[in-house]
Amino acid sequence: MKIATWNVNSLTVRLPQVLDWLAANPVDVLCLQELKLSDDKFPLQELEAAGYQSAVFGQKTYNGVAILSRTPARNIVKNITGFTDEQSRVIAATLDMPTGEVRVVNGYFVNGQSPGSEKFEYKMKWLESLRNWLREELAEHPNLVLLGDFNITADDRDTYDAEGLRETIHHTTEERQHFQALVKLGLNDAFRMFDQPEKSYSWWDYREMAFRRNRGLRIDHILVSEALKPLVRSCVIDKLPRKNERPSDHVPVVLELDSL
DNA sequence: ATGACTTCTGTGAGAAGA
Repeated sequence: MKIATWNVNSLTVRLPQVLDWLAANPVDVLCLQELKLSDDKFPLQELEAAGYQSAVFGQKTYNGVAILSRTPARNIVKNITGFTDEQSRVIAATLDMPTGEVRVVNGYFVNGQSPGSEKFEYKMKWLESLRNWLREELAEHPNLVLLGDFNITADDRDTYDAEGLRETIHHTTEERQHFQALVKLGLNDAFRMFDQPEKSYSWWDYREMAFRRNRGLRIDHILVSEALKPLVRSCVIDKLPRKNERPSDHVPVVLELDSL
């Protein structure tokens, strides 16, 4: 089975590109972030016509996440249990596959603006709450995938300028410690389980021809639990949609699992 | 270089993203 993540930066603008991508990449599950629309504006019918059901946690203007799947999602949880949040950033669901079930946790992690800001403090509290909740989710669901826009580079390989951007947002020691704390829960960075091209990124700024110059960051991640780790067949970044007209600044990351 | 580009709201110009 295949599970993918894509920050679409407005589903209103990007729906045609999402439908095109799904036609070319008929994954079992597609997790979206930054819908930037309320639930009543979500294009349920269009996606259903493409063969996908949707579990949606929208928000007007900002944030918003959804899980699209070929089979029904059940046991849907919105946001981090035990953490009060005005912003729609997490949706989790269980998907039944022919040989078992998988728990999918889709997150649009806090950006954090800059170290020391109030938004950075919110990011730190959000990450700690996420970890504490995931510990419980993992105990209940051994087959778990955590994926989405983490807004964190895991290490220096994930940035086009490790020296110049050291300790700036997405690159701070504190953020990377949070990432490693998630790994320590038994969540493996699927992308790094394989040899990958150097300078592989999932996001490029719209400005300064950043994509053409490959000045990007790898901040969209797929982490798999210990039980799923032996089943991971591949994890790849699909850069193609960044060449579209009016592209999202992020591109999809796709995980392939055996037997599920 | 407190920029650059894109989205949102709402119909201006500013906020937010990363």
